[in-house]
Amino acid sequence: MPAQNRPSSSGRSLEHPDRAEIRLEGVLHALSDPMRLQIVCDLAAVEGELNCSVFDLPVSKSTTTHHFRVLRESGVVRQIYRGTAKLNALRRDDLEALFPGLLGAVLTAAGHQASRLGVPS
Amino acid sequence: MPAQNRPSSSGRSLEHPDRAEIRLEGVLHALSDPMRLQIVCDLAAVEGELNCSVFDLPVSKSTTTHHFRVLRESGVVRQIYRGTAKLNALRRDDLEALFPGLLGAVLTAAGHQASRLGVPS
DNA sequence: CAGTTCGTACGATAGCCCTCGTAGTACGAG
DNA sequence: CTCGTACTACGAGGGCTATCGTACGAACTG
Repeated sequence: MPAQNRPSSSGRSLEHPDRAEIRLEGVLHALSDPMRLQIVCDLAAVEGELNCSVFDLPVSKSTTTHHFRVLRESGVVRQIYRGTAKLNALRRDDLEALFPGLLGAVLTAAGHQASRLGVPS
Repeated sequence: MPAQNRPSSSGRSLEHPDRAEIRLEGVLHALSDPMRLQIVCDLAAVEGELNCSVFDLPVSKSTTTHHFRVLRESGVVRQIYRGTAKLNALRRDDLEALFPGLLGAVLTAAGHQASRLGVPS
């Protein structure tokens, strides 16, 4: 639907690292937190952009904001405002260009580990 | 070569996590430190076991010991004593079985980043 | 405008982690 | 046995980080 031009990209803007600024250690550190790893997995599962609030994390709102900031500043996700919500998307292209296969390997590993540690569903 | 039976595995033993105990977050955290990432890269480059002291790290000996312990306790490396020295080897098999492709992707990424950030040699 | 929803900013706390120096243990050589 | 080498253990300091609560701002709905 082309009618969906961004009604409000709003004045608010967020700082993202340039592709060349992304550091491997930063990405690994960002992914080494269980909370953030889960966020990335969820994000990868839907192949699209997700509102911050759809994640059912067992932490407060402030903490959630903090984790999203870490992911954004390390170059793992891209965030844009859309009205009152903030959309999140994996930076697949950039990560694949810089560290080929890394994101896929991590996601696969997380999946394997989840089933290995017993996820009934 | 069968002639190389271990002359002194010595009484000292070190605790290693079982393969099933290795956690992805732990591995990622271990690799997210520049010092440890370099150790792993060096270790991968020689395809064999390396004495702790061959690494020329810009930190004190105590700190080096600390990093090797983190790598061992997270399941990334295996360490054995041999006389006064301690040999280190990557746990390639275990990591590949648990997280296929992960180690390779990280090593490749580290290599790419090193050349991207300008390593003359 | 008033109200609601969504996310941020700030301050505070507690815990972890990297670093170090010093002292100590294990092993091999002389 | 004595010495040197290789690594560890312990304690401490300084910084980062995960967490929270509360107060605030920005945008849509009426």
